[in-house]
Amino acid sequence: MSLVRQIENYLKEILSEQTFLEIQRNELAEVFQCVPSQINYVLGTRFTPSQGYLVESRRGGGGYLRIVKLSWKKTEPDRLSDLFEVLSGALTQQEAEGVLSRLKEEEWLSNREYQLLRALMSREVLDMMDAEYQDALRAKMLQAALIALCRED
Amino acid sequence: MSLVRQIENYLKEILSEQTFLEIQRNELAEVFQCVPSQINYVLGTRFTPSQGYLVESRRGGGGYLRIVKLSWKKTEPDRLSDLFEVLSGALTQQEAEGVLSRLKEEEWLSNREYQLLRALMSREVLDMMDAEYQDALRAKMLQAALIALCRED
DNA sequence: TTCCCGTTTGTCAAATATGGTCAAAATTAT
DNA sequence: ATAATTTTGACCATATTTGACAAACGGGAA
Repeated sequence: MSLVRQIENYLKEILSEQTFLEIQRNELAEVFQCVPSQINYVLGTRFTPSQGYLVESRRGGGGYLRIVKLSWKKTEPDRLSDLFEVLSGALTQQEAEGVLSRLKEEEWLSNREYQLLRALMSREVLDMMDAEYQDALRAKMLQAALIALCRED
Repeated sequence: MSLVRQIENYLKEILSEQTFLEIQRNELAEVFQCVPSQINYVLGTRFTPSQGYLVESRRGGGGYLRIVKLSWKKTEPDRLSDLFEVLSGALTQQEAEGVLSRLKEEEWLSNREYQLLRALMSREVLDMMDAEYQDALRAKMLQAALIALCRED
């Protein structure tokens, strides 16, 4: 398995039990025997706002990375507004998948529903359009999906 | 025996015991001493959705191919090809809804799944495109949806 | 206070590792 | 002989890994 995914899993494992986490970049790079900038790559591709994470950091002595996991649970919608914010714009396929897997994790979606939406928003399906429109459409689709899921009937 | 068939058999042998399989393209090409693109040929001719398989992949470091079995081999072939026939073209919103409610009747879709799909294929969501494209897209979406729902993994 | 320096993280682009596409060439079937 | 299928290879697209260099912070010296 690739390094990104190992590090991603490691961090997400921790975040499944805590709402945030603080760690030093160099220390983490040391654990995984990689260059420090690898860590930034992980954060930049796997812990984005559209995936429901917030990353803060500080340089210099006593520097650190802090990853905050925003709650999108229906029951405790801590930063649900962030989710809607995300959906007001455009989403690449990767970003959309990030949102979806998080929605699944937060139990907005069953596994079947997750696979369903993932397939519909894949590049393969949307490829008939220019990339910019694809991204805008994905956002609209997800909006519509959430609204549909909130129906009580 | 031709190379395609050897590779086909090899993969299907594995899939007779598992619902899906992940492998690296280069690795597989290495095993059969062929060019990597030969693998794509095998996948494209022997592992299509209508043959009961779906293929996903990822490029770059840690890339892979994933072949997933689909569970509609039990579905009557006639019915299936009818469905594909309908979905090969273009569908207006009305036509799409017709197909959807039929699928719901026949219990391919739960009510939630039905509502989801209906919302995603509505004119409201697709309105950013010209009508002709909308209809073509609906057909593609439905096709992808059916495939996704039949995944066995 | 201001400057300097060690410590720590950030950025960005190049190098590397995969898989995808397409069409020509070779082979096999009709 | 012709058509269909298979095999190959050149070129493309995308994801990851790495390293050189830049920027920010904090504490001590001037």
